[in-house]
Amino acid sequence: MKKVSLKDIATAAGVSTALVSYVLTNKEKEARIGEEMAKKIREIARQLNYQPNHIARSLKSGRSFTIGLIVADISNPFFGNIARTIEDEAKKNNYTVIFGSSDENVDKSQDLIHVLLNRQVDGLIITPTEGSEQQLLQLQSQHVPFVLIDRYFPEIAANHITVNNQEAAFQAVSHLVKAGRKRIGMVAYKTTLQHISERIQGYQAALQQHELPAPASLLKRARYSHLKTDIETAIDGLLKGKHPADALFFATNSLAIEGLKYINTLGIHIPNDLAVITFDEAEALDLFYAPVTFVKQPILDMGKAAVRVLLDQIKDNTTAVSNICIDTTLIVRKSCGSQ
Amino acid sequence: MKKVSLKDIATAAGVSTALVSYVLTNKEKEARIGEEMAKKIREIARQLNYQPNHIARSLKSGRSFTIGLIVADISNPFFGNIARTIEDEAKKNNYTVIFGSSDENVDKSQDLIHVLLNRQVDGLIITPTEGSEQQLLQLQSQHVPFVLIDRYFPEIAANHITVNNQEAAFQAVSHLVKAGRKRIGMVAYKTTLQHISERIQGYQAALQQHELPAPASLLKRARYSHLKTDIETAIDGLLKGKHPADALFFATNSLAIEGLKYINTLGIHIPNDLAVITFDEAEALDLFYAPVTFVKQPILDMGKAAVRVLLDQIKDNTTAVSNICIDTTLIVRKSCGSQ
DNA sequence: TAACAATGCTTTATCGTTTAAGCAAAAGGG
DNA sequence: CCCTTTTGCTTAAACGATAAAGCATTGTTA
Repeated sequence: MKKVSLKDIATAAGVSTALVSYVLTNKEKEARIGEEMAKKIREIARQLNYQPNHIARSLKSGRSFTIGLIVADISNPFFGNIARTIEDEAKKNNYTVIFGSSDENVDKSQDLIHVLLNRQVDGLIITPTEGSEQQLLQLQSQHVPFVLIDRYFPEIAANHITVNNQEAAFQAVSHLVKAGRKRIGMVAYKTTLQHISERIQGYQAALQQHELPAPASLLKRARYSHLKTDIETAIDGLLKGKHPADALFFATNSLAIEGLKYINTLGIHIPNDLAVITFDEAEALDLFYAPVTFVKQPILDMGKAAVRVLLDQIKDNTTAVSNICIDTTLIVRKSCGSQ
Repeated sequence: MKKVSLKDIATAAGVSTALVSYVLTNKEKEARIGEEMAKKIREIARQLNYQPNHIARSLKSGRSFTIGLIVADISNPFFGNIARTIEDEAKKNNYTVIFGSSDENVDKSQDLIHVLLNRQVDGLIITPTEGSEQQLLQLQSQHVPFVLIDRYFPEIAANHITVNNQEAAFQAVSHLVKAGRKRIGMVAYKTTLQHISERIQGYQAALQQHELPAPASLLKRARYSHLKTDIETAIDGLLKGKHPADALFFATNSLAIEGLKYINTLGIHIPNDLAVITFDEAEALDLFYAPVTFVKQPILDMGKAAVRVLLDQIKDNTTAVSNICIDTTLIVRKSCGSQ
């Protein structure tokens, strides 16, 4: 059973395809179509269950009404949630989403950009990987609309949606201080990506502000590609020395989860022996025996903002850059002890 | 900067677009292109950084090299993982994936099918919602290739990829029995979907086989749409009566996580007071103080199989149906106590 | 050397839709 | 009653790529 095209309707109605097109795209007024004929065509289209061919439309219009989404890993709930909000928001605007996971890998990222552009996406929403600056500059020179989310590069003037990382980290660490902790360690990713740097800066600023020790040994970094082993080394370094940390600040949920898994095996009790706080939520952190205090990112708002900024840019074909920063919320639970 | 088309290359080389097309799709032999000319065209294409227009190709060929993926909710890691394996596998075959979340809602599912078909996807991979049988029959009558994953409808002869739900449930419950548990409860979704029914059947068969009590009161069902409240009611019913259950079998990870959150608040200790076992893995279940024994689904294999079956059907345009059932693995951890 | 094949390219139609331009016929105006 | 406007439709080109068919040359063979 072949798909029904404008031609089929035109034949059935004994008119030209142009007429049918005008009617079905509601251009009756501009194209001066007779009322009766419009009705007749609509009725035939309904009967034949006509569905417009999106591909043909895209070819003609040069727009695909498709957004390309590049995240680090769609199976990670943080990105899954971002993807979900973007999907919903795109749908409201009659856009669909093609996605790909870069695995924090520059080459995969480049490849994905290629694939998505060849699919003629109208724009991209990207959580950029470390070292992907060139790819973004390339996109700019090709005038491809795109929006960065979660991370960005200060030296690249591109749309981005972020959160107040530094301030949030500052507040999180301050919360630990108020809870009476003295030696506060941090576990971050080994990356130059901006969001992580900002969180580290917030951590350091808080320590300084409260006149707490801030030796380099209290700040540990793990590689994305060797998460488990690096985390274990980091935690050993933080908790097994002469002056073990009495609180830990994790830069992301994946770090916290992996870290807590290991801490569990050490027989260390949260929050008695160690206070814990992290960026991002996760079910695992809810179910933990001492539900973990965390910095809640406004994922819904971020996704909405990303789609809105992108579609605006696609529509207006402007080069004006939107940098949107949304506030986070500190959700206090048991993992930091009293307070 | 406009995109480079075949025409641009043709103009630059002083030849027809047809010639360029033949060369760039490697049809030199069949089309008897001169070696030098082929070289020249390729060189020009490289210099101009030509990227084929996928949309135009799709229009001509009638194939979009795009798969539509409909899951219940992409932000749920189970589906996120499925999406990830499908994405990877599709990519290997030069396919891309458009996705949508149905939220276990029939209308959303119908809407998504519409949207994806209008986008001319070559086929669909679907985790069908309850009551979506008509939609699937409709797809069949339109000869749209599709593959069901995770769930299926016995009365509909369609490709599906599943696991040995009944047997896995049987073994899981038997494991509880071997661990000395006598009153084994189950928490499932309130749905007629096949995968849940099979897990319940496996549970019941195991109780019967081991001559354990199997009153209806030991089997509780929660609505997807009212998960939290229904779970709390269910668990109250199972644990607060005269004969409280000494073990619980959860039909999915979301049920287990929500259930354990509530159990945590009751001061019940796992596994001393209560043994727990569940279908599906989750980080939350790893990090739990008594890591939860679970039935591990072969998500990677399922995703691969789904893509393979779908692409085969798209290629061969056959109506032969593939029903693939893959075995699960029981991963034993602390939540069931001593063996 | 005539007949035919092989070679190297162009022409043209097509996919389904959109839209500017064109063209009758009917309606309106002076 | 002639000229202009309006109305209601059709024609045709275009988006970018593909591929069958066509058409000159050149090369081969009896």
